[in-house]
Amino acid sequence: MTVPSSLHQRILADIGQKIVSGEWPPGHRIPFEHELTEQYGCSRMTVNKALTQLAKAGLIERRKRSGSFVARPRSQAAVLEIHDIRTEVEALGLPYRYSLSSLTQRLAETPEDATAGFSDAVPLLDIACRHFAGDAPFCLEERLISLEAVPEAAVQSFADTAPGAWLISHVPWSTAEHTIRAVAADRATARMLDVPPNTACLVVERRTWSGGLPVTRVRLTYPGTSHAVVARFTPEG
Amino acid sequence: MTVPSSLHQRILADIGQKIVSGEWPPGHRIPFEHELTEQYGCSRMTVNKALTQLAKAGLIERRKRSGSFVARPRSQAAVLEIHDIRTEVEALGLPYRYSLSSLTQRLAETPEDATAGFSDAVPLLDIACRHFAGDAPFCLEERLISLEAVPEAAVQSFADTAPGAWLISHVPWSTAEHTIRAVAADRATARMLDVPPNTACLVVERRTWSGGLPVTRVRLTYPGTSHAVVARFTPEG
DNA sequence: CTCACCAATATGTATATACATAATGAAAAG
DNA sequence: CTTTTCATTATGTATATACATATTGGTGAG
Repeated sequence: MTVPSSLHQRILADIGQKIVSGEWPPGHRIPFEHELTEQYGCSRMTVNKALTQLAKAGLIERRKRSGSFVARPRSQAAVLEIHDIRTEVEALGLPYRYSLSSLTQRLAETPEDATAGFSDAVPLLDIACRHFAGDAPFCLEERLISLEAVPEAAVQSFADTAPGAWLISHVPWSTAEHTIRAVAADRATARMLDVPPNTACLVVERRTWSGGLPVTRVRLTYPGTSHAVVARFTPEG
Repeated sequence: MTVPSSLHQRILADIGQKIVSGEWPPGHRIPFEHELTEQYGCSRMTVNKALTQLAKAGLIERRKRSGSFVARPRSQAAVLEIHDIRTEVEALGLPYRYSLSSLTQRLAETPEDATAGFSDAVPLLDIACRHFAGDAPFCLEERLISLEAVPEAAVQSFADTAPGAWLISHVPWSTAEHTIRAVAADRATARMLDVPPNTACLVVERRTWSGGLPVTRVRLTYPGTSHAVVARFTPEG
């Protein structure tokens, strides 16, 4: 969190904060430029600079004559193209099925929890579930959700909705860190994914923050060469 | 390549082009704002907008009283944090060694060449080499370089300098696409990496373009769990 | 000769203004 | 009742101007 040194940066940070915190949900109309002009006691060029930047970052969407609106979160896919798993499976023309394996509520305490970014004694949701493409397991998901950051998650059963999909529509924006590596499937993982032990698997670990607070850590294990992560970027953005 | 609809976008594209093409090498001084103002017959605010954007994209560096300069390319690491391999190895406190395995010049013709983005009959440099950490192979590199995009590469021996390091200092900026997957090492790969066959390996494939032209396709194979790719991003950028 | 100070300079930010453009909603014409 | 037209409105781009800020290079006091 850098201290905004200039006015347009402060406006940008203020509005960004409201969006990230969920105070202004997706679809919410941002005040018009002339309203912000009045609110901050500055010229239109200054608020325009802030809003233009927010639009380029994908946080807001601007429409002439209508105003500016909080953008629907496009998941982290926009930057690191990891799609929502349902979308991904359906893009392959296969029927998608989701299945919850376990869900427990506990306090952060293990060294792994600390590595994941959760401070000691933070209440956590510990979830294991699977995503299927047709009859075959497509991906194993092991997820921790901080109930400090997302208290509403405590009352969700996640029996029918995958936690990823639910979070995407409840945490509009965040900082994200991806770690991707290859591992040989251990006995338990192999059984869950229905592949021989020692099969090469792609493990994608994603940690996300919202407003400086860690929100969730998810480990996605994809069997064999069935999956690739693609990231594309251009200087212009 | 989108057609610049506004003046500041055209200025941005013009300068970006000069940098990407290498016409303005790293360290080269961009014309002062007042010079560009004159050249384009516009106000300083307009050129300032273009230069500010170029600076945020990391293409140029701005210094008060001195002017603006073409930035030293920081590799793609800035966005997808894949470091230069030498740096990566040395960060582990291990001695780095590079070794060229094969280098041939040929024309693009195989379906794989086409998949990599190289049109038929484009002259290519086909390179295989290895990066060592201490005595152990750290990573296997298989690279194609388009001699159409980088003709200077034809006279390089790459006996002592890894093609990646050489390219980074000769192609300042580009669009890049990363594909990351897990594979089991085949017999040949296993031998090159000095690991048992079927070891899970992380394969990072990177394709880069410069001014719309494909420049290089590199496949980096890391053995076992020795390596992870980390990508981090924040909305602000 | 050294150091403190100052003027010149290029970028950084902000203002007031102007006209262009796209989309909305309502009034007018068929 | 439908379609066309038009004024309204919010954003998009650009200008001329102003002052702030950081840095370079030189100048003068000690």
